[in-house]
Amino acid sequence: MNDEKIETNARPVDFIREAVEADLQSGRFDRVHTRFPPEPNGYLHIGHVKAITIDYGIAEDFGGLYNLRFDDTNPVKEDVEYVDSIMEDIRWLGYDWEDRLYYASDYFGQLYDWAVELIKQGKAYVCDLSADEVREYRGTLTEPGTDSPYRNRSVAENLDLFERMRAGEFPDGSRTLRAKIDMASPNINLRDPVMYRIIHEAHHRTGDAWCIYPMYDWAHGQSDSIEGISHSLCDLAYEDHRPLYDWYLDQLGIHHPRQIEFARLVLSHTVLSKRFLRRMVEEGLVSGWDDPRMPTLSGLRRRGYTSTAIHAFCDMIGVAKRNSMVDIAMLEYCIRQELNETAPRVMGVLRPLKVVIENYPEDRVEMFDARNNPVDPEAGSREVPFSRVIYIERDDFLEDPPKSFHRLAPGREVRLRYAYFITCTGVVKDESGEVVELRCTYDPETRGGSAPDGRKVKGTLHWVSAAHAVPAEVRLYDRLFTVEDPMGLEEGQDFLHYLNPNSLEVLTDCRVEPSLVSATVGDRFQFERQGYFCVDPDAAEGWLVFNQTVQLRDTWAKIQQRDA
RNA sequence: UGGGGCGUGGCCAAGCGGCAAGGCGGCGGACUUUGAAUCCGUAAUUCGUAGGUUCGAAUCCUACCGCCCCAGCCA
Repeated sequence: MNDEKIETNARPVDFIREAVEADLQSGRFDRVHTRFPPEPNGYLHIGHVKAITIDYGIAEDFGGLYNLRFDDTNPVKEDVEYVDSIMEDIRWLGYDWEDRLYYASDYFGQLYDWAVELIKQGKAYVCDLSADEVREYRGTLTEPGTDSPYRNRSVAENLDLFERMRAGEFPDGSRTLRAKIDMASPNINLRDPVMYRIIHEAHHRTGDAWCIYPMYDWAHGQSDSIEGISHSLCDLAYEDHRPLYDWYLDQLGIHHPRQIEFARLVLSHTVLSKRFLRRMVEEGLVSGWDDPRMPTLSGLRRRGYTSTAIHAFCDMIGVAKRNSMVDIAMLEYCIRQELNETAPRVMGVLRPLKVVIENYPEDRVEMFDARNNPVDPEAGSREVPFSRVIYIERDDFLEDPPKSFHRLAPGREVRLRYAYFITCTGVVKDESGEVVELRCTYDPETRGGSAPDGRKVKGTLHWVSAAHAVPAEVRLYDRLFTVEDPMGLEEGQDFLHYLNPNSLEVLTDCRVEPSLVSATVGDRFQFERQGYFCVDPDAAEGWLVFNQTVQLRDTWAKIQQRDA
């Protein structure tokens, strides 16, 4: 009687995949072909990754193809620097567009011919209105627009004028080519939208072959059509543009892809807008597009994020039409989860506090076997040197601790990971009263970290042998903004108002275990009890520089906060 | 007051008329030589609100409320 349904648990389902499936079923399309159409005017950020994984992921799921197409229709904003970085980022994500790399600018000739065709059909005209006048004639959200006085020029005149626009006879802004649709449409996009504007500016690919450039709406659908795209997936912002997308394709009678819109990613505590990210770069608020605090792919990569973690994140957030804000904690969870499995463990002291173990022989050095990764037996182990003088983390000692503090304090005993139990017997302070050194004793019976008499200690500390440790620089990062939604601005406020002044902390007096001398740029580690770190490109021969990718979850910090 | 969308626990998100998945976060506990990881347990008598249809609704209908987007010769 209890015939439970069998979970097929196949690919993730969402409304777009359902629609695509239905289109295949109904025969509207017999294959799936998508595209990712970035404008080369900035670096890709995590929000773009969501779009890419939808575009490309769906093509893969349905055994289809996907293209990379640069939407380079505005020479004043675009640059090759960006096309290079975009390709690098997409490849890093693991996608291969093979030979299907295109540029909207490849289609300028075809687009021009189609525009001529629309003019001949009486569906497009050259308009002499200035930008301001166009705006006035457009009407408002509640009032219809009024026809341009140039709306009814003859086909011959339009053809002549358009030809001369192209030939460069007119200055920027003096004329446009407009589609003749409906100035009274409740959808403002249909009130005779501009198809071409005059821009006397060299284009990064076509040079000065053109001085008229197509608008997004005129270029996009036709480009999709030329490439045989089946499903043109985009941001909710383009929902209002779909009628126009459809209109152009219908007038031309060419292959007609289906546009489907989804909600773009909004991530808490950061900003995902090329415009604002560029501003932070230009104003020097961050070190560049690849600053590890940036939500750009190059920033995340430098920070130590892996592409698999980013993919896991995209799977986790889903695809829907609801405007939502994803908690950045989800992203952090994804990278922790992966690094927990893969990152070798290592000991590194960020803020060193000297500890002298008084009953440990002056010249003795022992090697302790340390597991490289407790969750991965295959990872093996390494040796870590121990001696009389060591460094521990300043935060691991409190002179007058609360009972909930499981670490070192006068008279308390803790375990040094993989080494011995030590007990704090004395505190050395400087003139200002600051603790500069601890005196301790160790119990030789606890070698390896456990006591033969079975006594327990609550705390286990990481440490490093003073004589053997290697100095390093560590860069700690925090959220770029102090509030969840930096864009949720108060009246007259700038989003930079919410910039977190403490998003970067550079520690130059760190000490890490000697096994790290051979670490190279990009290597990732877990500094036990602290977090995940990777070697930054700034590292040089003899000087290690680590970026904190993400902290370990910190229950103690939570307890402190709660009790504070 | 035009048009287009969207409203399910703190945050994402399934659900497609038959009796509210899952994940993140939180909380409680177990375990622990990382206060990590792991492991259990835990929260919507309720799906924006109000009506209606139905034996039965988050799912259908109506009205209302709220939020987002659109008046670039940006994309």
